[in-house]
Amino acid sequence: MLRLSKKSEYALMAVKYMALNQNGKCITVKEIAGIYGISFQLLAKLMQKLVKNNIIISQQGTKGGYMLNKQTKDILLADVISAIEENYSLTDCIESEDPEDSCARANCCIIRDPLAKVQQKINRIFAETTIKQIL
Amino acid sequence: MLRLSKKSEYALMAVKYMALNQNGKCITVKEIAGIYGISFQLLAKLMQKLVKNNIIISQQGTKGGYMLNKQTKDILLADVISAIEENYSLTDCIESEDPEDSCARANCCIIRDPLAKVQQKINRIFAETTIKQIL
DNA sequence: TTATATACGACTTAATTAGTCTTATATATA
DNA sequence: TATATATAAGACTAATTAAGTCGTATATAA
Ligand code: SF4
Ligand code: SF4
Repeated sequence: MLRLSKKSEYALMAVKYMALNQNGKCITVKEIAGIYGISFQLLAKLMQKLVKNNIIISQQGTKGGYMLNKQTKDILLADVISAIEENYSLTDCIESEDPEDSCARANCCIIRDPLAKVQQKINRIFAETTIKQIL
Repeated sequence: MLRLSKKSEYALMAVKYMALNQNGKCITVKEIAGIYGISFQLLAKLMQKLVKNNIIISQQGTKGGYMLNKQTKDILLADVISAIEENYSLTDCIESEDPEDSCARANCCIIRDPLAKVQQKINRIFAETTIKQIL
């Protein structure tokens, strides 16, 4: 269906929200989750993934929360999405080191290479769009 | 996860197979399903969708089967995929006449418009690729 | 020491995708 | 005209993935 997961949407919202509202101070999960009606626990774990991908940094404890770790011009759409989605590819075989391992049809498949090229074009779109551009 | 459905893959395989192997004669579901290890019943229904979208034409009965209804340069990737997927959009709100009807967050969402622009770029990729180009 | 915040694995539920079953209809050909 | 072969199509089931929840641990400012 080519859908982005809700998780990716939430993460994008959070990153954009932080870009617009952090002014040297931390922003909490509670705040973002409250504003957009996102499950607190779910968003919390997405934020943790963003931390692991160096997109944001966390501060635990009272007055804690999150802050962006980069300038908005240096955060790509691809960064945020790939931090959340394990692999966002059109097919099972793409991005797999051994295609035959990921798909039983890999050896007889006539659309594998064409779709891989389409994938590259899509990747380019995500890699050419920065958070700054979508503020 | 941004995956194309297996159904779309099967339909694409079938269209490409027909383009390569039909020489004025019909090609049956059985033949295609057999070669690529696709469920017969499943592929049969995909073919029916392709018929409804005027991509192929069907011939019932003995010696029946399917034939392409257009030249390969006139069949777009977008045609095949949209024939199979009800709507292939990044988010629930895109392609919905009333966004608020499709998503409760539509009024407070800050990523709707940016993602709609990304969608347009992706649509362009699918609309610029023809079956002829992937033979 | 307490209140507030993130960290994170395990688990459950909901939704979607993929595949199957069944019956009907069309048609070439013997 | 009977038969074998092919598509047409709705209802149903199984498998997979996505979305959300629960519980517990850890960090830290005040
Ligand atoms: S090899 Fe072909 S069938 Fe298998 S995942 Fe890749 S594109 Fe799909
Ligand atoms: S309005 Fe926002 S949250 Fe809702 S589907 Fe569209 S992008 Fe996603």
